Amino acid sequence: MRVSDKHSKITQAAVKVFAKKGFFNARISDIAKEAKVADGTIYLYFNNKYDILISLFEDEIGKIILQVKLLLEKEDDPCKKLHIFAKHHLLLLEGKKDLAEVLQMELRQSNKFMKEYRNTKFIEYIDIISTIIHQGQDMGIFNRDISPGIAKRAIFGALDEMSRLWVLDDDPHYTIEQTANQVCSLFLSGLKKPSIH
Amino acid sequence: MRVSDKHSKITQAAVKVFAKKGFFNARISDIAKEAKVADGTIYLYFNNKYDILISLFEDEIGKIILQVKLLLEKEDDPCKKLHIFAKHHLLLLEGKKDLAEVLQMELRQSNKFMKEYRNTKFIEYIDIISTIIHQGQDMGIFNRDISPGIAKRAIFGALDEMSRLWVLDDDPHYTIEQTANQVCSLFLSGLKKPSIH
DNA sequence: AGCCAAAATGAATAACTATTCATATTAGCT
DNA sequence: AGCTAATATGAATAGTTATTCATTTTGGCT
Repeated sequence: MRVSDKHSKITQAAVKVFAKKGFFNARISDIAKEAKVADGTIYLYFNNKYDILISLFEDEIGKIILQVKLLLEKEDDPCKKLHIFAKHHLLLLEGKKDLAEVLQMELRQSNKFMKEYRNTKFIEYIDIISTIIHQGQDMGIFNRDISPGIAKRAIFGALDEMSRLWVLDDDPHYTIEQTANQVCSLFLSGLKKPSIH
Repeated sequence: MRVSDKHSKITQAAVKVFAKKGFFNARISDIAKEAKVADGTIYLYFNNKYDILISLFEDEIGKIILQVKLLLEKEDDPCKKLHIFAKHHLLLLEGKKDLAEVLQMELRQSNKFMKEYRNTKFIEYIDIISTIIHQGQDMGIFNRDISPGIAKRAIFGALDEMSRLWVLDDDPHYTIEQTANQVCSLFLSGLKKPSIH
């Protein structure tokens, strides 16, 4: 059995267990059982419990960044780019609900108990948004009054909150497609009706 | 000493300790020490550790809801109402950084470990936003294509994420005033420049 | 088959801490 | 001052669980 097989078996198990119980309530033995390895085996691949969470995050968000950047390459229109980003972010939930839940709920508060860990991958992820906004401004399509640094956070926050709806709600009222459309048109055109000249 | 004095002394201490260490890493003895009471005393006022968190939340968000509803009463214009809501939400951080951090980081994941607890106060809070949007739509100012149910989440998410910037960042790049303005104009007018007819 | 290093095991260790409860203190009352 | 109920204390309990490590198993090699 390749080394990476066991590493990823444990990671996958951890995603499941963390999603179900939360990081603090998850026991190493739960993860071990789910991965079908001995408790001690986990410590051959990870330094400690936190390390599982961090390592899991770096791996998975890394994959997501690659995916979404590839999709964005093919498109020029910043509006459409924003659409692609939003839909891709929300679609995570469809195939990988557990992963989405862990990335969202558990990692969010990781800064609290792992002060030294600077989450550079996350920054790389949301910087995709500000890059799109800069582009739109340079092309004269987007309003220059909007700060990309603030807007990236606002847009990410909005998408993230929409995800939470699915993660926590058992009976979602909207489809992912609908939500992506709504959020994008909210951010692109705003609430206000265009004023009539 | 009035009963409520000790109750609120413990609550205030819990806010501090939860903000600093996070719910799971906070020890009852930490809270007791901060509140200058014995460990056992806490159990005269709260059923258990979770109960401290829930009770704290219900009390504090209740106060916030009252405050912001009072402010909104005096205003008719939905755009200005949104401004008021946004600024009020972000201003929480100035005076009560610890509280903001606990409400945001700790309570967020409470659903995970307290399945039975339905967070009705939180729903009441974000429904303030959808009420404003409905009003704007009825008045013909806001676009009817936007679903208030989605927009309320998106707007709350955006504000919440902006809060997180302050909570986690030691050196904020923008003032609260600037941020509230940016977020509101983003949501009201959108990224796109008005098209020229 | 026999050898050996790498990988895996899981019982034991070594804290850690929420909660309890027997005891002590306080405060209101006569 | 003396009494009593309410309030407060904090040491002891009881249970939890991350991590270690002596031992076993595996798999590649000759």
